[in-house]
Amino acid sequence: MRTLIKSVLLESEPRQGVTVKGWVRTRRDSKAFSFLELNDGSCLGNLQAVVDVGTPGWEQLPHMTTGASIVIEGNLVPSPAAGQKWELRATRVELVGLADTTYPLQKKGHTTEFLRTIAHLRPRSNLYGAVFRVRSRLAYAVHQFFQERDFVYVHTPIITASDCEGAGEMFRVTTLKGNIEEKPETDFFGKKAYLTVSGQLEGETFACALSNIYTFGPTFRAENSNTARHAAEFWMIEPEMAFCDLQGDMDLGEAFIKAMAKHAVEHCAEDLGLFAKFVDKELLSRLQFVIDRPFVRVPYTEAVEILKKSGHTFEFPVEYGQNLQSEHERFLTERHFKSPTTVFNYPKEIKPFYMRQNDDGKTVTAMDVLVPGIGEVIGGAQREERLDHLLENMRFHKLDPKDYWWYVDLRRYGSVPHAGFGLGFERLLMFLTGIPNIRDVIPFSRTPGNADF
RNA sequence: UCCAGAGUAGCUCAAUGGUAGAGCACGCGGCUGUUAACCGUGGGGUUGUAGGUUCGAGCCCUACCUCUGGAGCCA
Repeated sequence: MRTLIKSVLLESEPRQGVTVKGWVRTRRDSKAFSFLELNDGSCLGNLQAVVDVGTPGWEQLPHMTTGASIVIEGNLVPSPAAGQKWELRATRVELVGLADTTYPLQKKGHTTEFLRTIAHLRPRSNLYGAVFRVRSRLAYAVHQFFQERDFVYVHTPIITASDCEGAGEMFRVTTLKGNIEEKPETDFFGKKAYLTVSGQLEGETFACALSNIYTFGPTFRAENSNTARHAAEFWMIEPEMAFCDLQGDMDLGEAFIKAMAKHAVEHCAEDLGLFAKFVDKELLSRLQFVIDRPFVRVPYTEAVEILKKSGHTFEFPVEYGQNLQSEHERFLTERHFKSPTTVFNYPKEIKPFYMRQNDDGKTVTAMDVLVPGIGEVIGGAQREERLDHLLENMRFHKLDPKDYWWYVDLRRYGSVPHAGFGLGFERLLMFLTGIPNIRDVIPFSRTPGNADF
């Protein structure tokens, strides 16, 4: 029976009759025996096997090159040499699949740019193996976090006919041929349909029934964004809470990010160690800081004052009523507060129609969580639950309430204060791993002009 | 989409406008309880694409393509 290398390496006693299966990372030959290092993706570490001349299957050894898949049976013994605790004394080796000399992965370092061009093989590298193990583990942690707090997981639709959700350009979904603008009523859904840019509006309907809900699924933006932080397809987490205000929303966002950092530190230590060594030297101390210290919270108006009084010259001037530029966000998180920072109560002009208006008449209950190095990782708000205010906001933003009749209905029937946020899973992963490019934390990235694999 | 920078061997990079090179990888030989092994040796190129300038272009000019960094949009 096959044993994963992860559990082999964790053994506390020598063991007879161990079978491992995986891919050769490197082989070093001696006259009387060979060292084979095997990796099966179950963990970062390799298992070193020692294959004596004459071991059954030994004649295939020349073909067991980097990248080849093999099976090794043997006895687990303490390694006499430095570098590893255990090694496997092979009693039988078997070649399963060849990897000829064109195998592109080498034993030495590759750039992430090159590895992106071989996205089908890059999970076999140390870096990407670690990234995708962490991704999997944190996806689990997301569900654990919400389920433990009695949030209900809701599958909001991928295809939507909500015309302008205000979150960006949308991908059109159609079965029409020729001019797809001409007769949308003859299209598959009888109207124009798109890939979702957010499950929030649908999520609100479920929060106004099941109290606390969350979504966790793919989201699509057709923006022509070409940055290290944007992808056309990404995974978003959107909690929504009934009977909750902005304060509770900010509390949840902060607790969530802290919980994810804690989970990563506690369950992905080996992989994080790789990132700390090769990607981001500050990673572990930053994660500890995030776990230990409360986030800074500052109203938008105050943030603007801080930036204006900073004496720092910005490329774009700081002005009340304008969105904070990347350089402004970076100044706040990286130089002024040196901490994750939640900015809240933004001017209503620069925020969407569904955000709740404050009593000052000028601001809405929006909140963005900004983190050093990445910028916005959470965008959220307390929603406008008052029917008259919502309709007024829609007029202000030049939207037709008829297009949102079911959303408006929520304010007609048992309306409640409620709040939620959207969090980009990949941006969270970037923050927790130190990986600086979003294309390197998603298995097969979709960006403008690129949908290979 | 805008502003910079880059594109030379499988990979990472050199090369005053004058015969395209190194390290690693790969092949072969040797050595060794090895650890990104080591020593010797060999093969490997339409210099991103298309034009142009020049006696001569990897190098200069133009256009396009791709990638990287920054910006905008956002998560």
